[in-house]
Amino acid sequence: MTAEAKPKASRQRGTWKQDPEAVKADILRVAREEFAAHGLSGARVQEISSRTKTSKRMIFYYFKDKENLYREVLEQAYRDVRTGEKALELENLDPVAALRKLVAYTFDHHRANEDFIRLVMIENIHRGSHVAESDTIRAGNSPVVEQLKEISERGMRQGIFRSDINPLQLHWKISALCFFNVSNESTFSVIFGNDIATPEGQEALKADVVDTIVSSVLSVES
Amino acid sequence: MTAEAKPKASRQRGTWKQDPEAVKADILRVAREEFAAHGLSGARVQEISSRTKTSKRMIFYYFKDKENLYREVLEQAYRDVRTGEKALELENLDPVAALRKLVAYTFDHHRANEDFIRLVMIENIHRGSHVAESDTIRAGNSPVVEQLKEISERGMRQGIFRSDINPLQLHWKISALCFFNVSNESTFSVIFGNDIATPEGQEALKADVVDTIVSSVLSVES
DNA sequence: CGCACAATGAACCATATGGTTAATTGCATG
DNA sequence: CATGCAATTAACCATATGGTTCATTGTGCG
Repeated sequence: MTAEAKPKASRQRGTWKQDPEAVKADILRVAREEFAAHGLSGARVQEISSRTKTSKRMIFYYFKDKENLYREVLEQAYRDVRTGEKALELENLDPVAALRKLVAYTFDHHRANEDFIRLVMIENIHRGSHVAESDTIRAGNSPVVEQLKEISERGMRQGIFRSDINPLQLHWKISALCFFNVSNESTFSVIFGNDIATPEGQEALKADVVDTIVSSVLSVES
Repeated sequence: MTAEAKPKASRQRGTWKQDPEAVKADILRVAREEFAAHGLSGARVQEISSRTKTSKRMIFYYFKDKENLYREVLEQAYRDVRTGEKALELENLDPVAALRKLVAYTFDHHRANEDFIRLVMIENIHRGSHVAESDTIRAGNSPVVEQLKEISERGMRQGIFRSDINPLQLHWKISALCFFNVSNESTFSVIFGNDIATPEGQEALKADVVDTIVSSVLSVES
Protein backbone atom coordinates (compact mmCIF):
# COMPACT_ATOMS: atom_id res chain seq x y z
CA MET A 1 0.00 0.00 0.00
CA THR A 2 1.97 2.96 -1.22
CA ALA A 3 2.06 6.08 0.91
CA GLU A 4 -0.50 4.81 3.30
CA ALA A 5 1.51 6.22 6.15
CA LYS A 6 -0.38 8.09 8.79
CA PRO A 7 1.59 10.79 10.63
CA LYS A 8 -1.35 11.86 12.78
CA ALA A 9 0.41 14.75 14.44
CA SER A 10 -1.75 14.60 17.50
CA ARG A 11 -0.32 11.29 18.66
CA GLN A 12 3.33 10.61 19.17
CA ARG A 13 4.91 7.22 19.55
CA GLY A 14 5.08 5.94 23.06
CA THR A 15 2.22 7.74 24.72
CA TRP A 16 -1.39 6.94 24.10
CA LYS A 17 -4.52 6.30 26.11
CA GLN A 18 -6.69 3.25 25.71
CA ASP A 19 -10.31 3.92 24.93
CA PRO A 20 -11.79 1.04 22.97
CA GLU A 21 -15.37 2.25 23.09
CA ALA A 22 -14.49 5.68 21.78
CA VAL A 23 -12.40 4.15 19.04
CA LYS A 24 -15.21 1.85 17.96
CA ALA A 25 -17.72 4.67 18.03
CA ASP A 26 -15.40 6.87 16.02
CA ILE A 27 -14.95 4.18 13.36
CA LEU A 28 -18.67 3.52 13.17
CA ARG A 29 -19.50 7.18 12.77
CA VAL A 30 -17.06 7.74 9.94
CA ALA A 31 -17.87 4.41 8.30
CA ARG A 32 -21.53 5.31 8.31
CA GLU A 33 -20.85 8.55 6.50
CA GLU A 34 -18.59 6.88 3.97
CA PHE A 35 -20.92 3.98 3.25
CA ALA A 36 -23.88 6.34 2.98
CA ALA A 37 -21.91 8.50 0.59
CA HIS A 38 -20.36 5.85 -1.65
CA GLY A 39 -22.05 2.51 -1.04
CA LEU A 40 -20.55 -0.75 0.14
CA SER A 41 -18.15 -1.26 -2.75
CA GLY A 42 -17.62 2.45 -3.34
CA ALA A 43 -16.49 3.22 0.20
CA ARG A 44 -12.78 2.87 0.87
CA VAL A 45 -11.45 1.37 4.08
CA GLN A 46 -8.44 3.57 3.62
CA GLU A 47 -10.58 6.68 3.46
CA ILE A 48 -12.56 5.64 6.50
CA SER A 49 -9.38 5.12 8.46
CA SER A 50 -7.94 8.45 7.34
CA ARG A 51 -10.91 10.33 8.68
CA THR A 52 -10.68 8.46 11.96
CA LYS A 53 -8.56 9.26 14.97
CA THR A 54 -7.33 5.68 14.79
CA SER A 55 -5.67 3.47 12.18
CA LYS A 56 -6.83 1.04 9.53
CA ARG A 57 -5.46 -1.74 11.65
CA MET A 58 -8.09 -1.07 14.32
CA ILE A 59 -10.93 -1.28 11.84
CA PHE A 60 -10.10 -4.88 11.13
CA TYR A 61 -9.25 -5.51 14.75
CA TYR A 62 -12.70 -4.51 15.91
CA PHE A 63 -14.83 -5.24 12.85
CA LYS A 64 -13.16 -8.20 11.16
CA ASP A 65 -13.67 -7.07 7.55
CA LYS A 66 -15.29 -4.44 5.39
CA GLU A 67 -18.57 -6.23 4.90
CA ASN A 68 -18.98 -6.86 8.59
CA LEU A 69 -18.27 -3.22 9.31
CA TYR A 70 -20.97 -2.31 6.83
CA ARG A 71 -23.37 -4.66 8.56
CA GLU A 72 -22.68 -3.11 11.93
CA VAL A 73 -23.11 0.35 10.45
CA LEU A 74 -26.49 -0.73 9.13
CA GLU A 75 -27.54 -2.14 12.49
CA GLN A 76 -26.53 0.98 14.33
CA ALA A 77 -28.30 3.16 11.78
CA TYR A 78 -31.53 1.21 12.18
CA ARG A 79 -31.17 1.34 15.96
CA ASP A 80 -30.57 5.08 15.95
CA VAL A 81 -33.37 5.94 13.62
CA ARG A 82 -35.82 3.81 15.55
CA THR A 83 -34.76 5.40 18.79
CA GLY A 84 -35.14 8.77 17.13
CA GLU A 85 -38.78 8.08 16.38
CA LYS A 86 -40.06 9.92 19.35
CA ALA A 87 -43.42 9.12 20.87
CA LEU A 88 -46.03 11.30 19.27
CA GLU A 89 -48.89 11.09 21.75
CA LEU A 90 -51.50 10.39 19.16
CA GLU A 91 -54.02 8.83 21.55
CA ASN A 92 -55.58 12.11 22.53
CA LEU A 93 -56.13 13.22 18.97
CA ASP A 94 -59.05 12.35 16.74
CA PRO A 95 -58.11 9.85 14.02
CA VAL A 96 -57.71 12.41 11.26
CA ALA A 97 -55.57 14.73 13.33
CA ALA A 98 -53.50 11.80 14.57
CA LEU A 99 -52.89 10.59 11.04
CA ARG A 100 -52.00 14.06 9.81
CA LYS A 101 -49.50 14.46 12.62
CA LEU A 102 -47.96 11.06 12.00
CA VAL A 103 -47.55 11.62 8.26
CA ALA A 104 -46.11 15.10 8.66
CA TYR A 105 -43.71 13.80 11.27
CA THR A 106 -42.62 10.93 9.03
CA PHE A 107 -42.05 13.34 6.16
CA ASP A 108 -39.77 15.50 8.30
CA HIS A 109 -38.09 12.56 9.96
CA HIS A 110 -37.04 11.05 6.64
CA ARG A 111 -35.72 14.38 5.48
CA ALA A 112 -33.73 14.73 8.67
CA ASN A 113 -32.09 11.33 8.25
CA GLU A 114 -30.69 11.36 4.74
CA ASP A 115 -27.78 9.11 5.57
CA PHE A 116 -30.13 6.47 6.82
CA ILE A 117 -32.24 6.74 3.68
CA ARG A 118 -29.13 6.35 1.58
CA LEU A 119 -28.06 3.28 3.53
CA VAL A 120 -31.46 1.73 2.90
CA MET A 121 -31.18 2.56 -0.80
CA ILE A 122 -27.78 0.91 -0.89
CA GLU A 123 -29.10 -2.06 0.98
CA ASN A 124 -31.86 -2.46 -1.58
CA ILE A 125 -29.27 -2.43 -4.34
CA HIS A 126 -27.85 -5.43 -2.52
CA ARG A 127 -31.33 -6.93 -2.43
CA GLY A 128 -31.53 -6.54 1.34
CA SER A 129 -29.11 -9.38 1.93
CA HIS A 130 -27.44 -7.75 4.91
CA VAL A 131 -30.57 -6.63 6.73
CA ALA A 132 -31.88 -10.13 6.19
CA GLU A 133 -28.90 -11.49 8.09
CA SER A 134 -29.36 -9.16 11.04
CA ASP A 135 -31.70 -10.46 13.72
CA THR A 136 -31.87 -7.12 15.49
CA ILE A 137 -32.97 -5.29 12.37
CA ARG A 138 -35.56 -7.86 11.41
CA ALA A 139 -36.92 -8.12 14.92
CA GLY A 140 -37.30 -4.45 15.81
CA ASN A 141 -39.81 -3.53 13.15
CA SER A 142 -40.89 -0.11 14.22
CA PRO A 143 -44.10 0.36 16.20
CA VAL A 144 -45.51 2.69 13.60
CA VAL A 145 -47.66 -0.03 12.03
CA GLU A 146 -49.25 -0.68 15.40
CA GLN A 147 -49.98 3.00 15.79
CA LEU A 148 -51.55 3.11 12.36
CA LYS A 149 -53.63 0.09 13.20
CA GLU A 150 -54.91 1.78 16.32
CA ILE A 151 -55.72 5.00 14.50
CA SER A 152 -57.41 3.13 11.67
CA GLU A 153 -59.58 1.12 14.03
CA ARG A 154 -60.70 4.21 15.84
CA GLY A 155 -61.50 5.94 12.58
CA MET A 156 -63.38 2.95 11.26
CA ARG A 157 -65.36 2.56 14.47
CA GLN A 158 -66.35 6.19 14.26
CA GLY A 159 -67.42 5.68 10.66
CA ILE A 160 -65.25 8.48 9.32
CA PHE A 161 -62.73 6.05 7.80
CA ARG A 162 -63.57 3.57 5.10
CA SER A 163 -63.92 0.08 6.48
CA ASP A 164 -61.31 -1.71 4.39
CA ILE A 165 -58.13 -0.06 5.59
CA ASN A 166 -55.05 -2.24 5.63
CA PRO A 167 -52.65 -0.70 8.18
CA LEU A 168 -49.59 -2.25 6.60
CA GLN A 169 -50.50 -0.95 3.17
CA LEU A 170 -51.19 2.42 4.73
CA HIS A 171 -47.73 2.42 6.27
CA TRP A 172 -46.33 1.36 2.91
CA LYS A 173 -47.92 4.34 1.18
CA ILE A 174 -46.67 6.80 3.77
CA SER A 175 -43.19 5.32 3.55
CA ALA A 176 -43.21 5.41 -0.23
CA LEU A 177 -44.06 9.10 -0.39
CA CYS A 178 -41.69 10.18 2.37
CA PHE A 179 -38.83 7.93 1.28
CA PHE A 180 -38.97 8.80 -2.41
CA ASN A 181 -38.89 12.46 -1.50
CA VAL A 182 -35.39 12.06 -0.16
CA SER A 183 -34.10 9.11 -2.18
CA ASN A 184 -34.95 10.41 -5.64
CA GLU A 185 -34.52 14.11 -5.14
CA SER A 186 -31.39 14.26 -7.30
CA THR A 187 -32.66 12.65 -10.48
CA PHE A 188 -36.11 14.16 -10.13
CA SER A 189 -34.64 17.64 -9.86
CA VAL A 190 -32.34 17.14 -12.80
CA ILE A 191 -35.17 16.03 -15.05
CA PHE A 192 -38.16 18.03 -13.83
CA GLY A 193 -36.50 21.05 -12.28
CA ASN A 194 -36.02 21.66 -8.60
CA ASP A 195 -39.29 23.41 -7.79
CA ILE A 196 -40.10 20.56 -5.48
CA ALA A 197 -36.73 20.58 -3.75
CA THR A 198 -36.92 24.18 -2.61
CA PRO A 199 -38.02 24.90 0.97
CA GLU A 200 -41.37 26.20 -0.29
CA GLY A 201 -41.74 23.26 -2.62
CA GLN A 202 -41.12 20.88 0.25
CA GLU A 203 -43.72 22.56 2.41
CA ALA A 204 -46.26 22.37 -0.39
CA LEU A 205 -45.35 18.77 -1.01
CA LYS A 206 -45.67 17.85 2.63
CA ALA A 207 -49.15 19.33 2.76
CA ASP A 208 -50.04 17.45 -0.40
CA VAL A 209 -48.70 14.16 0.97
CA VAL A 210 -50.61 14.58 4.21
CA ASP A 211 -53.82 15.39 2.33
CA THR A 212 -53.30 12.50 -0.04
CA ILE A 213 -52.90 9.97 2.73
CA VAL A 214 -55.83 11.35 4.68
CA SER A 215 -58.16 11.39 1.71
CA SER A 216 -57.18 7.80 0.96
CA VAL A 217 -58.60 6.60 4.25
CA LEU A 218 -61.69 8.77 4.55
CA SER A 219 -64.95 7.05 3.82
CA VAL A 220 -66.45 8.34 0.60
CA GLU A 221 -69.73 9.58 2.05
CA SER A 222 -68.18 11.53 4.91
CA MET B 1 -3.92 -9.34 -14.63
CA THR B 2 -3.60 -12.92 -13.53
CA ALA B 3 -5.60 -15.51 -15.40
CA GLU B 4 -7.53 -12.93 -17.31
CA ALA B 5 -7.09 -15.02 -20.38
CA LYS B 6 -10.12 -15.51 -22.51
CA PRO B 7 -10.19 -18.76 -24.53
CA LYS B 8 -13.61 -18.04 -26.04
CA ALA B 9 -13.95 -21.32 -27.87
CA SER B 10 -16.18 -19.87 -30.52
CA ARG B 11 -13.46 -17.67 -31.98
CA GLN B 12 -10.11 -18.93 -33.14
CA ARG B 13 -7.12 -16.82 -33.95
CA GLY B 14 -6.96 -15.62 -37.50
CA THR B 15 -10.59 -15.66 -38.49
CA TRP B 16 -13.12 -13.18 -37.26
CA LYS B 17 -15.83 -11.00 -38.76
CA GLN B 18 -16.10 -7.29 -38.19
CA ASP B 19 -19.37 -6.06 -36.74
CA PRO B 20 -18.78 -2.93 -34.68
CA GLU B 21 -22.45 -2.16 -34.06
CA ALA B 22 -23.18 -5.63 -32.76
CA VAL B 23 -20.11 -5.50 -30.54
CA LYS B 24 -21.12 -2.15 -29.06
CA ALA B 25 -24.69 -3.31 -28.53
CA ASP B 26 -23.44 -6.48 -26.89
CA ILE B 27 -21.22 -4.53 -24.50
CA LEU B 28 -24.00 -2.10 -23.64
CA ARG B 29 -26.46 -4.87 -22.91
CA VAL B 30 -24.13 -6.74 -20.56
CA ALA B 31 -22.85 -3.54 -18.96
CA ARG B 32 -26.40 -2.48 -18.25
CA GLU B 33 -27.11 -5.72 -16.44
CA GLU B 34 -23.89 -5.55 -14.46
CA PHE B 35 -24.26 -1.91 -13.47
CA ALA B 36 -27.88 -2.47 -12.53
CA ALA B 37 -26.87 -5.46 -10.44
CA HIS B 38 -23.80 -4.07 -8.68
CA GLY B 39 -23.66 -0.32 -9.12
CA LEU B 40 -20.97 1.82 -10.73
CA SER B 41 -18.15 0.90 -8.38
CA GLY B 42 -19.46 -2.59 -7.71
CA ALA B 43 -19.57 -3.66 -11.35
CA ARG B 44 -16.36 -5.18 -12.71
CA VAL B 45 -15.12 -4.39 -16.18
CA GLN B 46 -13.58 -7.81 -16.20
CA GLU B 47 -16.94 -9.42 -15.49
CA ILE B 48 -18.66 -7.36 -18.16
CA SER B 49 -16.07 -8.40 -20.70
CA SER B 50 -16.32 -12.05 -19.70
CA ARG B 51 -20.02 -12.12 -20.37
CA THR B 52 -19.50 -10.45 -23.71
CA LYS B 53 -18.67 -12.03 -27.03
CA THR B 54 -15.79 -9.58 -27.26
CA SER B 55 -12.78 -8.65 -25.13
CA LYS B 56 -12.06 -6.13 -22.40
CA ARG B 57 -9.90 -4.20 -24.81
CA MET B 58 -12.93 -3.40 -26.95
CA ILE B 59 -14.80 -1.92 -24.02
CA PHE B 60 -12.16 0.74 -23.64
CA TYR B 61 -11.81 1.05 -27.39
CA TYR B 62 -15.43 1.97 -27.84
CA PHE B 63 -16.32 3.50 -24.48
CA LYS B 64 -13.08 5.12 -23.28
CA ASP B 65 -13.41 4.22 -19.60
CA LYS B 66 -15.69 2.64 -17.05
CA GLU B 67 -17.46 5.81 -16.03
CA ASN B 68 -18.19 6.76 -19.60
CA LEU B 69 -19.56 3.30 -20.27
CA TYR B 70 -21.82 3.74 -17.28
CA ARG B 71 -23.00 7.07 -18.64
CA GLU B 72 -23.84 5.55 -22.00
CA VAL B 73 -25.66 2.71 -20.30
CA LEU B 74 -27.72 5.27 -18.41
CA GLU B 75 -28.54 7.17 -21.57
CA GLN B 76 -29.59 4.08 -23.41
CA ALA B 77 -31.70 2.96 -20.47
CA TYR B 78 -33.52 6.27 -20.33
CA ARG B 79 -34.00 6.18 -24.09
CA ASP B 80 -35.37 2.65 -24.02
CA VAL B 81 -37.72 3.19 -21.15
CA ARG B 82 -39.09 6.36 -22.67
CA THR B 83 -39.62 4.63 -25.98
CA GLY B 84 -41.32 1.82 -24.11
CA GLU B 85 -43.88 4.21 -22.67
CA LYS B 86 -46.48 3.42 -25.23
CA ALA B 87 -49.19 5.90 -26.12
CA LEU B 88 -52.18 5.23 -23.94
CA GLU B 89 -55.00 6.97 -25.85
CA LEU B 90 -56.35 8.75 -22.83
CA GLU B 91 -58.14 11.48 -24.75
CA ASN B 92 -61.31 9.49 -25.24
CA LEU B 93 -61.64 8.62 -21.59
CA ASP B 94 -63.24 10.73 -18.89
CA PRO B 95 -60.66 12.27 -16.54
CA VAL B 96 -61.07 9.71 -13.76
CA ALA B 97 -60.84 6.74 -16.11
CA ALA B 98 -57.87 8.31 -17.87
CA LEU B 99 -56.06 8.86 -14.60
CA ARG B 100 -56.81 5.34 -13.39
CA LYS B 101 -55.45 3.90 -16.60
CA LEU B 102 -52.31 6.02 -16.47
CA VAL B 103 -51.52 5.13 -12.86
CA ALA B 104 -52.14 1.43 -13.34
CA TYR B 105 -49.97 1.49 -16.43
CA THR B 106 -47.17 3.30 -14.59
CA PHE B 107 -47.35 0.78 -11.77
CA ASP B 108 -46.93 -2.12 -14.20
CA HIS B 109 -44.35 -0.33 -16.30
CA HIS B 110 -42.06 0.26 -13.33
CA ARG B 111 -42.41 -3.34 -12.27
CA ALA B 112 -41.52 -4.47 -15.77
CA ASN B 113 -38.34 -2.39 -15.84
CA GLU B 114 -36.50 -3.30 -12.67
CA ASP B 115 -33.07 -2.78 -14.16
CA PHE B 116 -33.97 0.76 -15.08
CA ILE B 117 -35.28 1.41 -11.58
CA ARG B 118 -32.06 0.07 -10.15
CA LEU B 119 -29.99 2.29 -12.41
CA VAL B 120 -31.96 5.30 -11.23
CA MET B 121 -31.43 4.25 -7.62
CA ILE B 122 -27.71 3.96 -8.26
CA GLU B 123 -27.68 7.29 -9.99
CA ASN B 124 -29.33 8.88 -6.97
CA ILE B 125 -26.63 7.40 -4.76
CA HIS B 126 -24.28 9.38 -6.98
CA ARG B 127 -26.48 12.44 -6.47
CA GLY B 128 -27.55 12.40 -10.10
CA SER B 129 -24.21 13.67 -11.29
CA HIS B 130 -24.18 11.56 -14.44
CA VAL B 131 -27.72 12.27 -15.56
CA ALA B 132 -26.97 15.93 -14.97
CA GLU B 133 -24.13 15.70 -17.48
CA SER B 134 -26.26 14.08 -20.15
CA ASP B 135 -28.09 16.49 -22.42
CA THR B 136 -30.25 13.80 -23.94
CA ILE B 137 -31.50 12.62 -20.56
CA ARG B 138 -32.21 16.10 -19.26
CA ALA B 139 -33.90 17.17 -22.46
CA GLY B 140 -36.25 14.26 -23.05
CA ASN B 141 -38.33 14.59 -19.93
CA SER B 142 -41.16 12.22 -20.59
CA PRO B 143 -44.50 13.53 -21.90
CA VAL B 144 -46.36 12.10 -18.95
CA VAL B 145 -46.51 15.43 -17.15
CA GLU B 146 -48.19 16.97 -20.17
CA GLN B 147 -50.71 14.17 -20.21
CA LEU B 148 -51.44 14.71 -16.54
CA LYS B 149 -51.84 18.41 -17.12
CA GLU B 150 -54.37 17.74 -19.84
CA ILE B 151 -56.32 15.28 -17.73
CA SER B 152 -56.24 17.59 -14.72
CA GLU B 153 -57.52 20.53 -16.72
CA ARG B 154 -60.38 18.53 -18.13
CA GLY B 155 -61.28 17.27 -14.68
CA MET B 156 -61.10 20.72 -13.17
CA ARG B 157 -63.19 22.21 -15.95
CA GLN B 158 -65.82 19.58 -15.34
CA GLY B 159 -65.77 20.38 -11.64
CA ILE B 160 -65.09 16.81 -10.60
CA PHE B 161 -61.44 17.55 -9.73
CA ARG B 162 -60.38 19.98 -7.04
CA SER B 163 -59.20 23.23 -8.54
CA ASP B 164 -55.68 23.35 -7.11
CA ILE B 165 -54.06 20.38 -8.80
CA ASN B 166 -50.38 20.73 -9.56
CA PRO B 167 -49.62 18.32 -12.44
CA LEU B 168 -45.95 18.04 -11.57
CA GLN B 169 -46.72 17.19 -7.97
CA LEU B 170 -49.29 14.72 -9.19
CA HIS B 171 -46.67 13.07 -11.36
CA TRP B 172 -44.32 13.10 -8.40
CA LYS B 173 -46.82 11.24 -6.23
CA ILE B 174 -47.51 8.62 -8.88
CA SER B 175 -43.78 8.14 -9.41
CA ALA B 176 -43.11 7.87 -5.71
CA LEU B 177 -45.64 5.10 -5.19
CA CYS B 178 -44.73 3.14 -8.29
CA PHE B 179 -40.98 3.57 -7.90
CA PHE B 180 -40.82 2.70 -4.21
CA ASN B 181 -42.76 -0.46 -4.92
CA VAL B 182 -39.87 -1.79 -6.93
CA SER B 183 -36.92 -0.01 -5.35
CA ASN B 184 -37.62 -0.88 -1.74
CA GLU B 185 -39.21 -4.25 -2.11
CA SER B 186 -36.24 -6.08 -0.58
CA THR B 187 -35.88 -4.21 2.70
CA PHE B 188 -39.62 -3.77 3.11
CA SER B 189 -40.19 -7.49 2.73
CA VAL B 190 -37.43 -8.38 5.16
CA ILE B 191 -38.82 -6.12 7.84
CA PHE B 192 -42.58 -6.28 7.33
CA GLY B 193 -43.00 -9.64 5.63
CA ASN B 194 -43.61 -10.21 1.99
CA ASP B 195 -47.40 -10.04 1.88
CA ILE B 196 -47.09 -7.04 -0.37
CA ALA B 197 -44.59 -8.66 -2.71
CA THR B 198 -46.78 -11.61 -3.61
CA PRO B 199 -48.76 -11.49 -6.86
CA GLU B 200 -51.99 -11.01 -4.91
CA GLY B 201 -50.39 -8.40 -2.70
CA GLN B 202 -49.21 -6.51 -5.76
CA GLU B 203 -52.67 -6.53 -7.29
CA ALA B 204 -54.19 -5.24 -4.07
CA LEU B 205 -51.48 -2.63 -3.83
CA LYS B 206 -51.99 -1.48 -7.38
CA ALA B 207 -55.68 -1.00 -6.75
CA ASP B 208 -54.87 0.91 -3.58
CA VAL B 209 -52.36 3.14 -5.34
CA VAL B 210 -54.82 3.90 -8.14
CA ASP B 211 -57.55 4.73 -5.63
CA THR B 212 -55.22 6.83 -3.55
CA ILE B 213 -54.15 8.95 -6.49
CA VAL B 214 -57.70 9.35 -7.76
CA SER B 215 -59.09 10.32 -4.38
CA SER B 216 -56.32 12.90 -4.03
CA VAL B 217 -57.56 14.81 -7.06
CA LEU B 218 -61.30 14.50 -6.62
CA SER B 219 -63.06 17.59 -5.34
CA VAL B 220 -64.33 17.03 -1.83
CA GLU B 221 -68.00 17.72 -2.58
CA SER B 222 -68.25 15.40 -5.56
C1' DC C 1 5.96 -5.06 41.17
C1' DG C 2 5.31 -8.09 37.44
C1' DC C 3 2.42 -10.72 34.65
C1' DA C 4 -1.10 -11.56 31.26
C1' DC C 5 -3.79 -9.81 27.94
C1' DA C 6 -6.12 -6.11 25.42
C1' DA C 7 -5.12 -2.22 22.45
C1' DT C 8 -2.25 0.06 19.20
C1' DG C 9 1.32 1.40 15.62
C1' DA C 10 4.14 0.65 11.47
C1' DA C 11 5.22 -1.79 7.85
C1' DC C 12 4.09 -5.20 4.72
C1' DC C 13 1.52 -8.38 1.25
C1' DA C 14 -1.28 -10.74 -2.39
C1' DT C 15 -4.30 -9.79 -5.55
C1' DA C 16 -7.97 -7.40 -7.94
C1' DT C 17 -8.72 -3.76 -10.97
C1' DG C 18 -9.01 -0.19 -14.40
C1' DG C 19 -6.48 0.81 -18.13
C1' DT C 20 -2.57 0.46 -21.95
C1' DT C 21 0.83 -1.12 -25.55
C1' DA C 22 2.04 -3.38 -29.53
C1' DA C 23 1.18 -6.20 -33.00
C1' DT C 24 -2.28 -8.43 -36.20
C1' DT C 25 -6.28 -8.94 -39.14
C1' DG C 26 -10.47 -7.43 -41.88
C1' DC C 27 -11.98 -4.64 -45.43
C1' DA C 28 -13.16 -0.71 -48.34
C1' DT C 29 -11.05 2.11 -51.97
C1' DG C 30 -8.19 3.61 -55.65
C1' DC D 1 -3.70 -5.83 -55.54
C1' DA D 2 -1.50 -2.39 -52.68
C1' DT D 3 -2.51 0.94 -49.25
C1' DG D 4 -4.55 2.84 -45.24
C1' DC D 5 -7.53 2.78 -41.63
C1' DA D 6 -10.88 0.50 -38.53
C1' DA D 7 -11.50 -3.50 -35.70
C1' DT D 8 -9.52 -6.93 -32.86
C1' DT D 9 -6.27 -10.00 -30.12
C1' DA D 10 -3.00 -11.08 -26.61
C1' DA D 11 -0.04 -9.74 -23.35
C1' DC D 12 1.22 -6.44 -20.11
C1' DC D 13 1.27 -2.63 -16.35
C1' DA D 14 0.78 0.61 -12.35
C1' DT D 15 -1.64 1.10 -8.64
C1' DA D 16 -5.49 0.77 -5.48
C1' DT D 17 -7.39 -2.15 -2.20
C1' DG D 18 -8.75 -5.23 1.44
C1' DG D 19 -6.39 -7.54 4.69
C1' DT D 20 -2.24 -9.34 7.70
C1' DT D 21 2.14 -9.80 10.50
C1' DC D 22 4.91 -8.57 14.14
C1' DA D 23 6.48 -5.94 17.50
C1' DT D 24 5.27 -2.55 21.16
C1' DT D 25 2.63 -0.17 24.69
C1' DG D 26 -1.14 0.44 28.17
C1' DT D 27 -3.59 -1.46 32.20
C1' DG D 28 -6.10 -4.12 35.46
C1' DC D 29 -4.94 -7.56 38.95
C1' DG D 30 -2.81 -10.75 42.22
